[in-house]
Amino acid sequence: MLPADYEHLTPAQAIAVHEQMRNNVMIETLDKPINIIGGADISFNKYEETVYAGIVLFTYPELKVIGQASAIGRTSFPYIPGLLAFREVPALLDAWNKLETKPDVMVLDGQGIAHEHRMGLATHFGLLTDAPSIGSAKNRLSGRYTEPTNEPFAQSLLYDRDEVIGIALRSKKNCKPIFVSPGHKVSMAQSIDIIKTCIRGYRIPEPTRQAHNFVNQVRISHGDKGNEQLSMF
DNA sequence: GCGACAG
DNA sequence: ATCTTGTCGC
Repeated sequence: MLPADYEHLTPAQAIAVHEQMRNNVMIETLDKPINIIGGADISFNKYEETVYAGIVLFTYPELKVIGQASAIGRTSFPYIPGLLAFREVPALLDAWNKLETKPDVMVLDGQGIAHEHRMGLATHFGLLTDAPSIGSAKNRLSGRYTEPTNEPFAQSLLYDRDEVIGIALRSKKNCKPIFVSPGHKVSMAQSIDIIKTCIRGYRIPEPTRQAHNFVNQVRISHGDKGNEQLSMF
């Protein structure tokens, strides 16, 4: 199954693809030094099928920007909770292939294994690129957790039944927690440590925060007017 | 059957 | 996700 054909899949077929892919997910310690970390995100406006994907590269742990790549794609696959990857991964792969240097680990704007079928966007992307990946989502998709105390870096485990699939992390005081989970080829503990290292005063970790700003800029530069109202005449 | 539901 | 203006809290 090629990502280029994702838009032709029915939701049932997409789920079947996920069930097949989950057998290859590896949640294990990445025993290679991390010198470069990447952040990825997608931008689009709900009235069009155009998707703007972008990846920003940083030195780690200094987090100085050292590169970036973007890609403009189109998708007809709708947003369906649990099947986000089928909408965003194709364009993200295009951006990934334009990167001159590949990062040691990637941070994606979505879930890793904190997913009903352990196949969140970050896990899916990691499998297709064979790159270590981590999911950092702004909202919970699945799993149960207790609210972390209101202190910086307070955290609580995210459970699916009795299995720990991620954590709710208070990245900043007085802000809603973010949901961190390993994507592929990194452990739970490493994922948490890396994301904490990437928190620099904002609720969102630098990789995805800056990738978000980048893709929005790409979208605007491309001429997207967003939610501009149509004139009556 | 009724809610929940990444972006 | 995107859009949008003000408003509440630290």
